[in-house]
Order: sequence, then C-alpha cells, then structure tokens
Amino acid sequence: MRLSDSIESFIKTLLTDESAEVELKRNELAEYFGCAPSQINYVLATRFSPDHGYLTESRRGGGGYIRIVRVVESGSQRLMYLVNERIGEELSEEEALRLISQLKDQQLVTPQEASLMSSALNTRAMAVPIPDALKNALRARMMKNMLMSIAARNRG
Amino acid sequence: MRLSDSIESFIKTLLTDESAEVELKRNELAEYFGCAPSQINYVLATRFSPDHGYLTESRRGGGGYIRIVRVVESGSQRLMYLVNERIGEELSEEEALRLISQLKDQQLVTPQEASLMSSALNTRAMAVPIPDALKNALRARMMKNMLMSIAARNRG
DNA sequence: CTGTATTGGTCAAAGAAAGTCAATCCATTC
DNA sequence: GAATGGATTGACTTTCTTTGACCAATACAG
Repeated sequence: MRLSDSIESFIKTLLTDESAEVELKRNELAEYFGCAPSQINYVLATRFSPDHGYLTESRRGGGGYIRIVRVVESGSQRLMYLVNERIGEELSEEEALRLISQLKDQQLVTPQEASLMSSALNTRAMAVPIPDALKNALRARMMKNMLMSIAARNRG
Repeated sequence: MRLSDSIESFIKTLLTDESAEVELKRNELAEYFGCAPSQINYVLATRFSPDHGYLTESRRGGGGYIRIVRVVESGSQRLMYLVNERIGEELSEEEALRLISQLKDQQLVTPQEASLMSSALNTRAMAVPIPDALKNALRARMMKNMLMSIAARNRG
C-alpha cells in the first residue's frame, strides 16, 4: 500500500456521514505517518482537489490548520453533474449566462446567487486584454468552483 | 486557540449591541492574558482596523486608555465605498480573501455569498497562463461587480 | 518649569505553522 | 532493461503570531 493511499483513506475515515468536514494539522499528520509534511500537500493536490469533489482551506503561522470539506454526495447531483460532465475546459459568456439562468429557473441556485455569478462572469467584469479562449477557460474554472461552493452550501 | 483570537473575542464581548464603544487599559489587558502589551496592538491592527469596521483612539501617560469604536455605516454605503475608493485597479488574491472574510464578519454579505465570491477569485479558479497583474486586474473588476450586485440586492 | 513615573506605540527578531518546487525514487509498462 | 509517470523528500519561502527592547506622550509632584 502506498503512503499516499494510506493518508488518503485515513482522511476519508475522518470524513464520516455526519461530518463532511475535517480540520487537521499538517505537521501532526506528517509526524503520524512519518513522512515529509509536503507529502500531505501532495495528497491534497492529487486526491482532494475540487475535481475530486473537495474544497480545502488553510492558514499558516501559529495555530495554523488545514480544513477539508467534502462536496461530492453532499450537494445537488445536478450541480455536480454540471461540474464534472457538462462544463468542459471553456465556457463562453453566453453559455454561462444561459446556464445560470436555467439553474435559477430550476431553483437550484437562488436569484441572489445567480446575479452574483453573472456579475462575476460578464463581459464588463472580464474586460482585460487577454484572448477570448483564455477568458472562456477562466469562466469554465470559475463557474465550476462557484457551483461546487453552492453544492457545499446545500448541506455538508 | 490562538491568543490573538482569545483577545479578539474578549473585546467583542465588551462591544455589545448597546455599547458600540469600549475603553480599556492596554497593560491591564495584557496582564490579564499574560502576554506582552504589544500583543494588544497586534490584535487591534489585525482585527479592529478600519477595514474591519472599527476605529481606535488612545492616550498615553497616567490615566491612559485605548478606546475602540464600532463604526456604524449602512451596508450599501460600505459596499459602495469599497467599490469606489478602497478597491483600485488591481486586487491580489490575499487582499480579496481578506476583504471577503471581513465583509462576512461584518455581516454585510452572507456566509454563502462569501464562499461563492472566494471560490470565484481564488488561485485555482484563475489557474490560466496570464500574468499576475492581469489576474489582479480581473479580480478587482469581478470583485467590484459582485459587490455592486450585492449592494443592489440590499436596497431591494 | 522641570523631572519623573506612568502609560501606550513601534519595530524588528524569533517562533510557528503551512506552501512551493525541483530533485530523486520507484513501480509499471513496453 | 530503459522509459515513463506517479510518489517521496528536503531545502527554501511565505504568512501569521508572539515577544522584547526601545521610543513617545502625558500627568503630576516639586
């Protein structure tokens, strides 16, 4: 069994049905597994990324921590479907706005969330000199991130 | 729990709904928490700055004091101040996240809105090959757009 | 007025975490 | 058995906290 796999499954045992959220100390965990602290980052990057359905946040300095939130299976199936299947590497403004509008109609996001997302993705917000392809790549990434955040809100 | 956090919440219990103002002695407070007096200044600087919605004044010498005042400002006022004055042409990820966290503390945005905004502006969402300066310009624009959207909602 | 005791302020250094990245290791594939 | 790609490590960086030494202002006694 690989070290990374052990760490992965250890963390997953902490993410039970009850709590979709764990907080841990990087150094303690590394100590526990007798490995380099950066190994923890590797595991987070390769097994607990947003693509895998997890969100992480952390803080440095005294009293620092790493928090992991499970989003997969906690939020709306539909939102996660969009994140994982429907939205690809690029998303145009029109597509984005249409999608947001649909989600609002289907009451998967609130009107406030819808307008917040639109205001982040619209042309005026993104009026900087970069190629359209990059803007669309950005929109895709931001959209996925935002939808995951909403899915997490839908109880986790 | 961090010392700074303890001091912060202690001060916040003194700032109740009735009194938006509290006066304290730096040395006494430091004595009470068993720390260096300058620790108090650190807490004031990092948790009770104007950005956090507080003003502080103080006096040295015999009978000296530190007074902390919670600023009352309407939500929309504050948001529009941020849009028009505080946020410039560029906004780093760190600044953005700090700002959002402060807005949440001040209950000017809901926790959901805060995490939605964070997820749109964070490094992962913006992982496309463009210069940092452009990313920061994008963040500034998106942030302003989103805050205006929320301000509009508040006026409802 | 002057000196001194009594405050609070500033800043730099040390400490306590977590993050990054490139080099190396190792296992699987061809 | 070489090549490839994921796994592991360690040196260096960044961020946040805590402390202490020294500085500045104010009140008060003489």
